[in-house]
Amino acid sequence: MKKKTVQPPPVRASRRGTGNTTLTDVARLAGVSAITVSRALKRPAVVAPATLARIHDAVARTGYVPNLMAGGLASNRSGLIAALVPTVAGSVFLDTVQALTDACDEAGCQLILGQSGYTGFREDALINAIVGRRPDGIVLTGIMHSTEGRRKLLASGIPVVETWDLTPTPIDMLVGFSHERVGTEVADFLYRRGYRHPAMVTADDYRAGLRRSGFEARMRSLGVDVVNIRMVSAPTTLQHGREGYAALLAEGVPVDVVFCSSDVLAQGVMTEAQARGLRVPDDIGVMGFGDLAYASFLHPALTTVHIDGKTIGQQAAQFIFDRIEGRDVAERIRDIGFSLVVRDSV
Amino acid sequence: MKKKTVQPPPVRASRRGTGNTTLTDVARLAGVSAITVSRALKRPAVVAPATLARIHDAVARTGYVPNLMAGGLASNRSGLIAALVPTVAGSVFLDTVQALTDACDEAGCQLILGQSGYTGFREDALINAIVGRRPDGIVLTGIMHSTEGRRKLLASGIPVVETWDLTPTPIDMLVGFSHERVGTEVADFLYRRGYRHPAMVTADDYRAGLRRSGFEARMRSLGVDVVNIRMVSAPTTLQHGREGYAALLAEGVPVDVVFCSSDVLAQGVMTEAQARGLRVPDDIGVMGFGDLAYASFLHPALTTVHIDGKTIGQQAAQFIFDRIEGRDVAERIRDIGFSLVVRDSV
DNA sequence: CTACAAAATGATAGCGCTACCATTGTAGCG
DNA sequence: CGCTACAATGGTAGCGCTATCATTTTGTAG
Repeated sequence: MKKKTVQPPPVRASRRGTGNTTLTDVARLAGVSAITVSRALKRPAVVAPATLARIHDAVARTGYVPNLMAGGLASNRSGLIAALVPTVAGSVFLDTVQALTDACDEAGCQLILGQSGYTGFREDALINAIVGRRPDGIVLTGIMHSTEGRRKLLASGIPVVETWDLTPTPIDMLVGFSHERVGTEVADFLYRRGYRHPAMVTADDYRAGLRRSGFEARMRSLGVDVVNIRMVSAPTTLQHGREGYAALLAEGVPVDVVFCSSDVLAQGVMTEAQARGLRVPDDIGVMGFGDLAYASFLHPALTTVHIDGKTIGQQAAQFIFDRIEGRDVAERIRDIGFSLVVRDSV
Repeated sequence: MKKKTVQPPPVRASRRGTGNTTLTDVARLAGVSAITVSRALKRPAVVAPATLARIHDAVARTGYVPNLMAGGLASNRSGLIAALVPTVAGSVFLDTVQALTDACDEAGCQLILGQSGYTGFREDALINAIVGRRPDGIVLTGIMHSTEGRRKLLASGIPVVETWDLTPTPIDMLVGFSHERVGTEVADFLYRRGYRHPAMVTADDYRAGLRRSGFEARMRSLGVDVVNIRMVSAPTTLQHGREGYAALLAEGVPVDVVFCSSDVLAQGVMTEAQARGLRVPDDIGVMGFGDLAYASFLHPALTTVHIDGKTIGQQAAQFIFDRIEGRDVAERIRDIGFSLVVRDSV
């Protein structure tokens, strides 16, 4: 006797349904109309308890799973939130992504994630692909977008939240902080700590560039005319950090502190220092940016800049949900600031 | 005069379209039928060049972006591949996810990513949410699924690829390797290296458990009766590694090597050793699992187990594309094995 | 010039669900 | 008893695209 297993339905051969169970099948079994089944699953409060019970039973017996493409088409609500981040690999954006994921879980929608990398080209391709899905909201990282991408976003009518940067003229809504100000305050801090020969190991992306500009300008205003810069390509890695610091050392000019554009780079700088028998912070101070989860567990514990990525994600989600549900978004721009976290590495 | 900007269309107020440009609008402008526009965008080879040009012009002028919900409903092809991984945060699964993303880019579809965590509960919730999207394929991590989840996957008729483990009885297709065998071969290797007092800092998830079983069993067969085990909760962190090694040291029993269930844990063990003035590998050997991108750049460079996550992702994608396109999948189970990478930490 | 085949294009029903309006039943009030 | 308001349920057109079959147009051989 044949083993009793659930057989997958056949691939559709003609325009006559896909073989999957539909609302209509469930309705027939429960003895109600299809729209009542839809209400039972989406807005159970408007369905009589006895009817609800019969419908849930029919759903269980048939194994029915709603087709969200059909529902999305009919309601013009896809139940998707799209987020573009440069990368998820060991990055500062993880808390933001996690907060967006949690907010979607709570709201009963789903996050679709795209990695835009650090060139504008891939962001445009992703914007095109994503707009096709008609997400209920789009979360972007940064404020630098192509003219074409910006136009397509505006034309789509989809709520957009830019994050992780600041501008008075966002596409729609924005939650972030000033990268120049980060650089400025780190310069102040390191100067006050007595460092007079600063260097940077920094990525070549736009936002890292803003932090570098802020850092260099403030250092100049404090009388430190030269900041040695080692540029590495984004996304940053521990290897980049090691190589960056090795290159600084090879130059032979005095360096008493290295400000890195990410914690990962800072970790690499510290590893290279350790490999060369140099002590942090005795021989060289190291500062990072991002306050990744492991920053406080490095040895020495890393001094860095903390960004509340979680709040960025939560606020971005709130902006979108408010817009979707027709509520006024009073403040469309929110500056969440940042804080310096002083540990042992400077 | 009002600034010339693209105005977002109004939120739909009645069942009369959403205000967005549709195929029909483009068709009217190009002087062809809607189905010809659809062909121009999806299968341009069957449209005359002059007609193609008119259609592309109309698309550009209207800013039309196809509605993939409608297309997916009509064709029963969503253009989505769903992947469930326990976590993306600094994990061994990144190469697999990246390979899936690249394969989707090349094939013109999109990856929808879910983080299932390390409890079965969340995987079931994700399976339910994902099946609603009718993805063209589903990639799972591991082989341990609930009865309910397994049944829902089978009933959906969607191609499923299990990854990162091995079983002769997969749901559908599988690409992975044996975690017990990893443990066994690491035990052999460390024993040959002369280590007689092994310990483990290992996560409490299922696959890490398989590696531990294999490791302990082989050590016993080699006459090493005791393997000190420190369990930490998944997902693993540098902090867990530091704490795990600190706990081993606090026990006061002799340990000459620590096998960690992940590179992150190994990094934590090395950091704790460094903080206590212990030299790796002189005073304590450390081995990891996963061969993360930074493993070779740690100091000392980490000895670990390499898993070809990229090939897992590529093969999983190939399985799905073959199935979608109606090609026979001859070998539905592929064991990609693993390799030991001997560096400086043991 | 004609016939035939291939290429190009068109018509339409339907994919599965839902917004919107309609209907029915019942409780409560005057 | 009659009327009204509200809860529960139903009918249906339509969301935007495409599979499938049909028709038209074009190119070429005889």
